[in-house]
Amino acid sequence: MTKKRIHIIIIEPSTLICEGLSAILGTHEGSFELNRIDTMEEIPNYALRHEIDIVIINPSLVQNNIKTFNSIRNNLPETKWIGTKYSLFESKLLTIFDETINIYDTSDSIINLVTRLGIKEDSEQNTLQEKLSDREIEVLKLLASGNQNKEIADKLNISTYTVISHRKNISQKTGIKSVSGLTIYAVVKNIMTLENLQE
Amino acid sequence: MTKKRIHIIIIEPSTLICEGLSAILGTHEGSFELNRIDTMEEIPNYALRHEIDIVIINPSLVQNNIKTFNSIRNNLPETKWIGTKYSLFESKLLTIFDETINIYDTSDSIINLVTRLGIKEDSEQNTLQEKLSDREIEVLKLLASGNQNKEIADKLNISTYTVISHRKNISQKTGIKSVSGLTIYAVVKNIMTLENLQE
DNA sequence: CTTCCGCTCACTATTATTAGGGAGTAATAC
DNA sequence: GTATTACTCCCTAATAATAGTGAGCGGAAG
Repeated sequence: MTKKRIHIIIIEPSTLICEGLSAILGTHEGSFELNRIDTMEEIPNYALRHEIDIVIINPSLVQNNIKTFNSIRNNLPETKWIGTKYSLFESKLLTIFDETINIYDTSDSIINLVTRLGIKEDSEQNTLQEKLSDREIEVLKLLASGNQNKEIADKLNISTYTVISHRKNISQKTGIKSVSGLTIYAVVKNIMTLENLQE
Repeated sequence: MTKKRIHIIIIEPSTLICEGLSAILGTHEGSFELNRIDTMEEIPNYALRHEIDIVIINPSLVQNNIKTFNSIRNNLPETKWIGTKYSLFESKLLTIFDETINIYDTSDSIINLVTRLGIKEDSEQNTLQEKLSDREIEVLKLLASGNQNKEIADKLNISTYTVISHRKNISQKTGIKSVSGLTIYAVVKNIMTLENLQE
């Protein structure tokens, strides 16, 4: 069921990005049909009337609503999801999306990506999600907030041995060893808010 | 010397942003004259032939070249500088620019900003510049990228003693002791771009 | 019931970091 | 010329973190 026109939904609060995407994808007038909506929640209704090939969405809209995202996504197994990345961040992180568009991508690579995703049939699962346990997230949060192992131990009422254990597991699961890397990870994953930061 | 057409230079590696800006500012065809160039260094030559009212520039192009930036800027006292901000972060920070365009700004606010800057005459100085020295910034950048003291020392060809000295000074100046705190500081202050992050 | 996993705690050896201290040079500012 | 500042390097003692093991408990899943 390869279609001629690829139907794309853009959910992106940034006018700048929207206009940029429209300008870039608009150069292939015949290939893409673009529509802009404001929230994820509108997708199911929209999907009743139109087949959606691709959703290009700002990750920040998803992060606080992973459950909604997953439920919408599960109901639309054919739809591909592309995250927009403005941040300066690396992202093997945004694995919840099928693909990502980086702000530095060229016009061509964006068009190629969208075309490829829109046409492709088979769905490979990107589920290399390594999820941290509740306790590990607590530890990570405190670590990224500037606490030492002992402080974390005190705040969680566990021994420093346990904190170290958790940190080993965190580093193993994420592949990140340095405190700075873990801090970025925590911020990017919305595990911590910058307000908590104690400097 | 208020001009009818506002002459704007865009220096922005992201095609997406460029297209977005062009699309937004292009709606006021008569008001703006847009030109895109690739590097700051081209500005002086360009300025020989055209009066430049506004430069919209990606801060990442400036960070590693503050000196170049300042020298170019000092030679063009009439020109206003606008930084583009993609990051998720707060920014009382980008004080080296006259203004910033945030990725979430509306079309109207962008147009208003550019119009205001392009017409205004008086130049107020925003010089609440930071206090870290060049070397301290280099150390902080490497630290926030996940390097240990020894690795920083090797990369900067100095002894670990010196790195430790710099770190003492950084912590004293910023009041931040933890690596995570310094990492956030570095990101927020646009001292590091997260592409460099080694996890 | 067994297996897996999250959570807890422990020990040791090694390496890294911090907190004090001091000190010299070169460039810039006054 | 003197004062200041950035940059460099050194030392020691104390503290923190990492790597590599091991192990017990409880709950959930098979």
